[in-house]
Amino acid sequence: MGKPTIKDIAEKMNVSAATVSNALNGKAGVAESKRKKIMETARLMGYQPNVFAKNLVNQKSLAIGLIVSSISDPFYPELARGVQERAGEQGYGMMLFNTNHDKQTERNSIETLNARGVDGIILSTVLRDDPNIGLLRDLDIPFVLVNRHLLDPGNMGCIDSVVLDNYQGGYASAHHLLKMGHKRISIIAGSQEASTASLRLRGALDAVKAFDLPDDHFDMTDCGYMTDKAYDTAKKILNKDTSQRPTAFLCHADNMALGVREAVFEAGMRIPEDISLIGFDDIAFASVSGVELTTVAHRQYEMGLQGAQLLIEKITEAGPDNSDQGARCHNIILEPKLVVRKSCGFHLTGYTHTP
Amino acid sequence: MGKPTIKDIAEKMNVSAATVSNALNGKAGVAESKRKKIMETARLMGYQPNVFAKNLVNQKSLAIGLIVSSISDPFYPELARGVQERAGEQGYGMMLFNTNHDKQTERNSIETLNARGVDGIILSTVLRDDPNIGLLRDLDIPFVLVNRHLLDPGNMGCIDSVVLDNYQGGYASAHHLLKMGHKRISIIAGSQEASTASLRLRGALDAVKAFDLPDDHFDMTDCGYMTDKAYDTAKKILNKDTSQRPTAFLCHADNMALGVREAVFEAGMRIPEDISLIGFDDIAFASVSGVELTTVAHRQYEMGLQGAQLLIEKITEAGPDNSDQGARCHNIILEPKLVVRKSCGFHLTGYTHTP
DNA sequence: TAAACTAAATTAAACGTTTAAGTTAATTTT
DNA sequence: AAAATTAACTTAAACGTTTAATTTAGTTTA
Repeated sequence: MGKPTIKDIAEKMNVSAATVSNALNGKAGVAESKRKKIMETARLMGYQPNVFAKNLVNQKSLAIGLIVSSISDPFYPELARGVQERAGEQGYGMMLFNTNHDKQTERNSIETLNARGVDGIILSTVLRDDPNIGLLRDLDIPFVLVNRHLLDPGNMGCIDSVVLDNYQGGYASAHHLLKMGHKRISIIAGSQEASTASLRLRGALDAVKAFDLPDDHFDMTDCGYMTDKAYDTAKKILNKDTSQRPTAFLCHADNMALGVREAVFEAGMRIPEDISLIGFDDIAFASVSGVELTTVAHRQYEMGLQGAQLLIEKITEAGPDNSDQGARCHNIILEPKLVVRKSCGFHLTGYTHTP
Repeated sequence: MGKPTIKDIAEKMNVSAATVSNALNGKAGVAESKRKKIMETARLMGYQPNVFAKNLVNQKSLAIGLIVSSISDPFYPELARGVQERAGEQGYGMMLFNTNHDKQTERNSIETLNARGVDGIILSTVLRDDPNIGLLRDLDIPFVLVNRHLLDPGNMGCIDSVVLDNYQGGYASAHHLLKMGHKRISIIAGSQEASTASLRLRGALDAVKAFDLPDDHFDMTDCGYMTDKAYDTAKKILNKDTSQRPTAFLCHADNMALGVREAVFEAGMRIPEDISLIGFDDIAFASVSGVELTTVAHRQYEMGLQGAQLLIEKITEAGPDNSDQGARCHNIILEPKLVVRKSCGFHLTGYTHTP
């Protein structure tokens, strides 16, 4: 004999299934005394509502999907924690998918999540002009973008998002280096296909412009957010002769900064005495002794919370048929914060330049 | 007009819904020519099977749950990646829950996952004698333990698990220190309520025994896998006068080792010249220059893969009513590997002692 | 006191599948 | 050529809820 159903309770209590359902869900139309008795027998029988049946009639799963490019990247677990927590508070489960930075995997993840009937999707999209956003649109499923978004929403209309002000972050970090008097800067860039790195670069370039450095005094390499690529690139750059060598590396992610750091040490140089280093993200390890990475902090956890919040509001607003979507549209922009530690050399030199 | 259903296809094709279902699922009893036509119109109409209905009749969700104590802990994302990947390969989704090391939250997570109708649960349990395992049993839901398991399954019968050989890991790391000639060792232990730390300690103590150190030459503090607690503890220990001070810290997790590391530096000492340091887990940051933590490596990703594999096998074996569970029982034990880097000082001293 | 209203319950359809059992007609067997 | 078999398809029930529509009986209103 399987798990007790609403029918079993109904039978035992000599009432109809509908009454049991109404009683259990606190709906009107059942006498208070009877409701109590029904709830009590339900408890005694160990009744657990069958979620599959509920889902079928409501056409809702009370689950959302989170798609990130790499959960192994120290950036995302905090985000995932935020999403899960807020989702859990509101009675939603979180299904996690990993794209490994792959566009096709991202597409599959979206399709799988949709086929699984999640009520909405939180996506940290791979590309800054992601055709998968179009897919989400066509599927008519509520979604919000976190961390990364579209550079140019264009004909997409308004797309909900929670992102960092990457431009400001990029600007602030570059400005910090320039103000310290650096004249030659190498930018170890994240994937320029991502809005994040793209905007960080713009910010940095605008800062450079304000200090009117000659064009050949800075360069940038797209290292795709990969530690290894950053390491290799730095290695190559450091092989240049002294006159052409940068005095600072500006990285679009802490993990890339760590790659650069290894390359610098292997070249027999010191940080920050010989080379200044700045990262981005402020992952946990940026602060450990000897690393002490100057970086741009943002609250990934917060981003997760807000992303989940936004999505769930969107789900609730949109009717059962998702008809009412996009009535309102939110773009939440979180403020970055430059965290000055030792790797940039500020404690040695201070600001030498006033533009 | 909503999404097309099997009925819509049936109507359009002038066949019954059953035939459409059979055609779409490759079941026998439908002419090959008709099947092709049905599939084609299904495609044209943009038919997507309704997962809620499927779940209801199959009483399966094709989803599993993963419960970890803290996804922010760099240990778990790799594990989660493994689980998600293997689950995905086999058509399962993964729902992630975070317990924040809390027993009650763990219980809630189990209950929520069960209420959500997941087909099975992978749990990295909080306690070494976790009453929540009893709950899983009572709920009659397939599950496997990863990373942490029960020290004494006792009347639980056989419980599937994928764990590291923590005893060996603990033994090897302590043995390494002892063989280098260390006479005073402080063990910065993980939560002794967890099987992992508990066994790591046993291993270490047995190694100590083999070297017959006096009892007051080593001590251990349960720091509950918390970085802060490890930092505080080390700080306190380093305040002792030189004759009583340990010459090495043996930590049950890399993140705790990093806490200890800060304390050592703040006490004005060097690693490894003044103090040797060993961690556990080999998280990504253990290898960066200047940290170079000697530690015990294991493959968390592999653990995730195997855990998912085991669980899915269990799910598939157990009938639709989970009746056939526990027919076979697997306990997979992964081998640890001591990774010798600089923090233990081996490169300076080598082995000085032969017991 | 008949009419109107209300509260408490029931009935039955619906959600979109799967599947066991049944039907029909064509084909094979003896 | 009657009986048995088979292939192709249909019917209808089932999965466990929710909910709109309906019934019943008791209470209020005029």
